[in-house]
Amino acid sequence: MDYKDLADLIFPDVKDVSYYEEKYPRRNLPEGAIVTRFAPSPTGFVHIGGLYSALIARKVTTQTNGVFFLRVEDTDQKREVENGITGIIEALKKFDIIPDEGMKNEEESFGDYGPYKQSQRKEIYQAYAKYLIENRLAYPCFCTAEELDEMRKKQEAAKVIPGYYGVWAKYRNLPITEAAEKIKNGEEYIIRLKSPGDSERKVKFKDVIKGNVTFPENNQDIVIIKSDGLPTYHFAHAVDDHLMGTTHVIRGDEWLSSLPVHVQLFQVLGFKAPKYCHIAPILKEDNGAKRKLSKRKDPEAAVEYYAKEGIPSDAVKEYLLNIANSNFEQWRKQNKEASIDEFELLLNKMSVSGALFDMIKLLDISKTVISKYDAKTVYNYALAWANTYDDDLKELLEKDPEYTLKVLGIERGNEKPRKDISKWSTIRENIEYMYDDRFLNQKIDYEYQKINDKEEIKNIVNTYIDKYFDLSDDKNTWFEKMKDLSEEFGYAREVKEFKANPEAFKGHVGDISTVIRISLTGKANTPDMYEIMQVLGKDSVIKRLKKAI
RNA sequence: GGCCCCGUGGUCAAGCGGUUAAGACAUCGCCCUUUCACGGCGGAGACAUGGGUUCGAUUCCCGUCGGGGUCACCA
Repeated sequence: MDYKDLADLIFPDVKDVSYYEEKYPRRNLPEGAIVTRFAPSPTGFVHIGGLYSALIARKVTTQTNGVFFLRVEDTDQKREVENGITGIIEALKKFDIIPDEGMKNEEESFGDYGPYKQSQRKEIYQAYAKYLIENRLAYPCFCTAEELDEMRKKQEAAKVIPGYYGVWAKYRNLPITEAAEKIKNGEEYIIRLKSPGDSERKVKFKDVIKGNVTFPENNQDIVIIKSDGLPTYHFAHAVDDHLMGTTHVIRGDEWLSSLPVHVQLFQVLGFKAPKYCHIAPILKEDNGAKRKLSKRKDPEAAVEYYAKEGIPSDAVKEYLLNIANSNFEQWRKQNKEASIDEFELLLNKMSVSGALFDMIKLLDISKTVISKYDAKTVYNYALAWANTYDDDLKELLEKDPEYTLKVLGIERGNEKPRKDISKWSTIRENIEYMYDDRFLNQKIDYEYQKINDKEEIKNIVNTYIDKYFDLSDDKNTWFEKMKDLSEEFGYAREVKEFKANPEAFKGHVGDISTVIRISLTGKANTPDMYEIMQVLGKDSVIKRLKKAI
C-alpha cells in the first residue's frame, strides 16, 4: 500500500487534476487586465461592506478590461438561506453592479469557468485534495470534536499556541495502513494539509492596499476537506481562484491574517498566487469604541436600508467611492456632470485603516446628487420609492402627474438648483403643501414670525390681494410690488436700507414677504415664492391667502 | 494572551525629512434683490506620547499608550 492507494481509497471516483487544468485554460486578456470576483455566502443579506468591495471590484475590472465574476461560497450548509443567491444578485443589480460571469439564479450560472457555486464544485476540490494526499502533502485526520477540544484545553493550560500542528498533530504521521484500516472501518475523518511551514520563520507579503506585511509562516495543519466532503474556505479559495484565473483577490481585511495559510496553499498546490487587496472595513462609533457595522445592531449595515430610506443608489455609490479614494471628491468638483464610471479608482490609494460611517456626509452627497436630476427623474424615483414604501405619497404623485412635475420643477435645472431633498422618504414635506385638495382642507398651524399681530397680518394680506397681486407680472415687477407693499406698511424696501437705519422702519421687505409666504403655504421655508405662485395659479393663491386670514 | 495592522482637526482625509500642515462634511460669523436652502467669503479646530537618528522630524527607528483584526470541520 502506498499513498496513491490511500488517496484512491478516500476519493475513488474523482478525476485527475490534469483534467481540470485543461478544462479551464488561462484567460486570454490584455496586459494589466484585472480578474476578480465578489464571493459572498448566500445568507441573503448584503452588507454595505460587501457592496463596497463589489463596487470596487466591478470598477477596477471595467477600468482594465478585465473580468468580474460572482462566485457563491456555500460550503457551510448550516448557514444557508433560501433564495440567498437571488437576493444578492438583485441587490447588486440595484447598484448597477452586473457580473461578467457567475451565478444568475439559485442554481445556474454563465461563463466558461463554472460552476460558480462551490457546492457544485465538490469533485473539483476533491481532485486537488487527492492530488495532495498522493504527494504526501495532505492526510486524513480522525480526531473527534471532543478530542480537539481536549487538546485545546491542554494547550491553553500549557500556554502554548493552540491548534493542530507539530507534536499536537496526532494523525500527521499515522502509517498509511492504519489510516486505511480506520477508513475501512467507517471511522469519520477530515483531510488536513500537511503544512511544510515553520512558525519560527517569517514571511513577507506585499498587499496591494496594506503594503508590506510580515507574518510567521503557517505551521498549522489546517482542514482542507470537511467531514461532509466540502472544502473549507481556504482550500476552496486556492483551488477556485487558481482555476478561474483570478488576478486580484479583493476582500475584507479580516482575511489578512490568513494570508500565510493561503499563500502556502497556493505554493503546495503549485499555483501562482494572485495579488491580494485587503480593504479596511466600514466602522461605526459605539460608546467611544469603533466596531464594524453590525448586521444585528445597525440598520444601515444592510443594503436594503438605503432603498427603504429612499437614498438613491447613485448617492450611496458616490459615498462609497469617496471612502475608497479620497481624491474622488476633488474629481467630482472638477467633473460635476460626469458619470462615476469616468473616475479612475486606484486600489493602492485606498485607505489602510477603517473609516467611520458618516450618514451626514452621505446625505450631503445625496442631496447634491438629487439636485442634478431633472423634474422627470425626480418624479420617477420618488414614485418608484412610494410604490413600495408609501401608498399615500404614491397617490399624491399620481393624481396629477403634470402638476406634480411642475411642483418638482421649481428651482430645478438652473445654475444653483435647490438642495433640500436628500432622500425620497422626506420628499412629502417638500411638496405636499402645493396640493390644494390637501392644503385647503387641512387645519394649518400658521406660525408667523416677526410680524404676528393678527390685524396687521390681515391688513397686509388683504392689501396684497387687492392692490398688488397679479400673476401676469414678471418676476421683477412682482418683486417691486412686494417692496411697494412693504413701504406702505412702514417696512424698508431693501434689507440694506433697514440695516443702515433700523430705527426708521418697523422691519424690512423680508418680514412682509414672510407673512405672505406663510399665509400662502403654511411654511416659513419654501422655494422661490414667485415660482410657487406661478405653479399654484391665481385661484389657488387667492383661496389660500383668504383661508389664512 | 500570542500574532498582525493602524494612530494628522468632531468625521473622512492630503502631505511622507525643511509646508503659513491642503480639501470635504459638520460647526460658527459675515455677504448675496424676499424666508429656508444654494452659493461666496472668513473664523475656530489636528500631526497620540516618550526617546532616539538628523543641521532639521507629522514624515525614519525603538518603546509606551490607544484603536482594530485574527487565533473553528464559519466564511
